[in-house]
Amino acid sequence: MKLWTQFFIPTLKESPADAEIASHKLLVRAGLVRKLGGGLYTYLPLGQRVMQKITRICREEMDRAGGIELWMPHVHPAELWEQGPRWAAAREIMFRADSAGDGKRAGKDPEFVLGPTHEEVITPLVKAEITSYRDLPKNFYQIATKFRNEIRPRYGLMRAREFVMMDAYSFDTNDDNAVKSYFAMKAAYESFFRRLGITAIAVEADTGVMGGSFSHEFMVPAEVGDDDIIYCEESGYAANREKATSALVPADLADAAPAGAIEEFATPGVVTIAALEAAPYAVPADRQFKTLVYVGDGKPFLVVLRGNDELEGQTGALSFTVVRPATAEEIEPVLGAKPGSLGAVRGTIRNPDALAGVFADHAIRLVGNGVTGANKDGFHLRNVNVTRDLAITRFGDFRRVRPGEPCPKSGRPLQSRRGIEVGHIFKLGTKYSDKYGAVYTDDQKQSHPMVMGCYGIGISRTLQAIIEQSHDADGIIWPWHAAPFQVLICVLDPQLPEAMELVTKLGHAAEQAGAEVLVDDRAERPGVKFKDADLIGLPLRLTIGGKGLKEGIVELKWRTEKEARKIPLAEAEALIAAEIKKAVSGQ
RNA sequence: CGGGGCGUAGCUUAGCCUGGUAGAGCGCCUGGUUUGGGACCAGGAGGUCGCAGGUUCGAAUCCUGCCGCCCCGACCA
Repeated sequence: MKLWTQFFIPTLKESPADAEIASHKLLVRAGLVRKLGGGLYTYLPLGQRVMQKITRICREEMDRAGGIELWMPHVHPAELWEQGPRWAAAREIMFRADSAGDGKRAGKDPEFVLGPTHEEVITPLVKAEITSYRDLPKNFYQIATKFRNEIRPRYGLMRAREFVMMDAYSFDTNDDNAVKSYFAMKAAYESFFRRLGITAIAVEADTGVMGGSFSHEFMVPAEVGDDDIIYCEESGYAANREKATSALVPADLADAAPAGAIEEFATPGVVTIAALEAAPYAVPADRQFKTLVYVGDGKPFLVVLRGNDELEGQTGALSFTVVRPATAEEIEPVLGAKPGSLGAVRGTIRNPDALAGVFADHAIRLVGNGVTGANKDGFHLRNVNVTRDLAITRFGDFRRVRPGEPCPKSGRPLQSRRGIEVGHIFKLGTKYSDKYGAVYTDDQKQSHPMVMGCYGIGISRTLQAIIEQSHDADGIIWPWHAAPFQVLICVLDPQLPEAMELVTKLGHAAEQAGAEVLVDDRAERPGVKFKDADLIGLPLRLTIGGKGLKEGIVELKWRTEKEARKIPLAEAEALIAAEIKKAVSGQ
């Protein structure tokens, strides 16, 4: 039992000016966190208790799924990352920890970095320590602070520079076993979120800079989420928009036959899809080939889309580490024209050998014969045929899927909604084990790279996602197992000895039944206490007041319910215990 | 890093355009009256007006630079 007056719960009547979304406001108003700087937060006692709840459940689920807990340093030698496969991409978000003292010894390159994640630490460890198939599989995890210099921290704990994450790394002898490890973790994640009392759905996701073969994100549906989820209720298909595909292009679509010889025509001043759609050219956007130039790891490449399609995010399907749009200065020497007149027609590209490839979205096959830039300023080509004329290295999914397009599984229209990414699992393959030489010897004395998976849960982000998903106009509504305390005893007259005696009695009964109890013993008016009770949102509230004592009752009220129940003092202990036991066991 | 907005007491803010004693509400302290959904009265403490320079007799207010924060975009758990 904890007395409010001997604890520290600084609640606020007004929302801080820098909080935009409900969960962020409530985090601060309910006294869970305070901001130190952009993306940096102190967890106040109440917030810290929730963190411990989430952490404990996470640990239990990881252990149950065969995870082995360890602890890795947060300060990493930069050299370790330099040897890894993604130094170039990762250093953008890594804090440097160069040297101590006045910084005069600091070099141009960091000596140390703060760990944003730990593949670069765990893989060399496993390489050194595990060499036999007899010691596999293994799945190591830790629950620890991560550091990422997010370009734009946002929404409180939602995207912070310093945050708490559970990160796990699995090592298997072969692909089949790695898939088993992957799905064991997926099940553990589902159990974790279910126990916390929030809805998190697994969606197919892009592997991004992490690399690897496939991946799922766990999304908490919320309007304020950073991600778009594309889903189909009928088939259960769900994917991050970056990864989503649709059945827009029928599997049996025949290649279009050429419509005639390519003709060049003058389009002075026309540098946009829209301008080409307008008179006098009148070429609909979906009859145009759009040619985009990007630079992947220093080498330019082309992406060809329909004129009315958009490139989706980065090009996770391609195996570049760092991708950025090409500048006009880079484009002209390679293609022969400025942006606006570009195309991928064979023979028109000035320096095709400079290109790392020409990647085309499947949907351009729907165009069949269309119009594209001539790689000659002020000119376009018509009757360009996909198969005959375009110099395509390979096809892929590069376009952004739009809601309403047919589901790849059911063919029904896809829907879209926003979500908060609270967890991510990747089947990595051998990207890191190859790089660091993490190999084992099998029973035939053969050496093989270990097949890895990696897994993350944003613990601190989950805290906020719970609030975002579970609150009302008055405050937070904690699910039982995430709550900092489960029971709040509101003593309206703490100066009455008989009131405090009853608090002790009921408090013990509640604790015996498995609840943690907070007692509001402040000398405040009832209104203040009730407002704060709703704000901090503990699941069960017991109200003890002078009036009730005279009547011989206490009040029991669930945060989720509107009305309080009056229960006779004689039955109070037993009834409270019964209610709590129900809640502990999951209603 | 591009675009937009904002920095005044612990919190929410007025004042800035049009330069002239820095104001309110909440919170805090003291006393009193109250006490079942953010009470009232009286008194009180608390402010380098983000920082630095400039213009001016005089700057929270005008100008310049810097810093910080928030929002939108590209990235992430």
